[in-house]
Amino acid sequence: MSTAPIRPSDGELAILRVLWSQGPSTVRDVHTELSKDREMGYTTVLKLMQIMVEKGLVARDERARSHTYRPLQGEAETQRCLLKELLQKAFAGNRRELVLQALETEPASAEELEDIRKLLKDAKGRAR
Amino acid sequence: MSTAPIRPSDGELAILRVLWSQGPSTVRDVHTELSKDREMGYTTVLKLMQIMVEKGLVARDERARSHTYRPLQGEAETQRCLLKELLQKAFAGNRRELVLQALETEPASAEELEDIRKLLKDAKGRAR
DNA sequence: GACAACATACGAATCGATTCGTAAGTTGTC
DNA sequence: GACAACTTACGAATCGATTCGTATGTTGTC
Repeated sequence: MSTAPIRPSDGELAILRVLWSQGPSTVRDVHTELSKDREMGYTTVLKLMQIMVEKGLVARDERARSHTYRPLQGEAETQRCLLKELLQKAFAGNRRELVLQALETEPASAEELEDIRKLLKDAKGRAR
Repeated sequence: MSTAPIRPSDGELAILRVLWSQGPSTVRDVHTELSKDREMGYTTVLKLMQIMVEKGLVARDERARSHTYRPLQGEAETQRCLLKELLQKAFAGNRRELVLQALETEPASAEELEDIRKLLKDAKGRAR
């Protein structure tokens, strides 16, 4: 919480997603998981994860021969960071427009909208 | 409308933003506008816009000595494209979560939320 | 016509992200 | 111990995006 969230690249984000959902994992774990989606060399994932350590995106536990990695940034925190970036770059800071387009990416189901409406109600309660 | 929207890079997006808001512009127009935010060489902008022509992101009118460029993709269309990409890459397709985080990037004002609530109401009307 | 100002064209350097091959060390099994 | 399987380390190629220098052509003014 002391430092601003680091913006992960696309490849790094894919790895973080695995760590967030599976918990601390080895390179092999992550590689196995990512390989379901896309052909990828083992050392490619290894290298990327090593770089992520340098960047401070993940921490490495080297006690076992197979090092285990854990994310240092939370999922929500990272999502907000990326969203904020997109908000500035593509929406000129207009959040209202962003939400509108988010709802229109595809015709949302009624349930989904109802869900979101509830969220909004809560958010409103918190707003100044 | 015939082809899927092309995902512009960050630099290209900055240029598109100018074209969307200012209408068809010359390289000088765009360069002048972008220079307000960030120091940037004239030929850098020129090169980028030439590449954008090749990619089909913009069209060039060469009748005048100073060519004028116009965007070939709409703003909303491009925003949806980028949002959809982020939705997949960072939110695993969970649009509800995306909207939630969008509202939490900063404490939204009550007016802003009320605004969005209205949008949502409309969206709900259109949903199947 | 000479010159300054300005336009496009284009090759090339740079940069970050990504990818992978290869080397070298460790572990478990026979 | 020999070997197969596995691990990390690391240099290097590649790729797309970005940046800019330089060449070359056009325009307007004196």
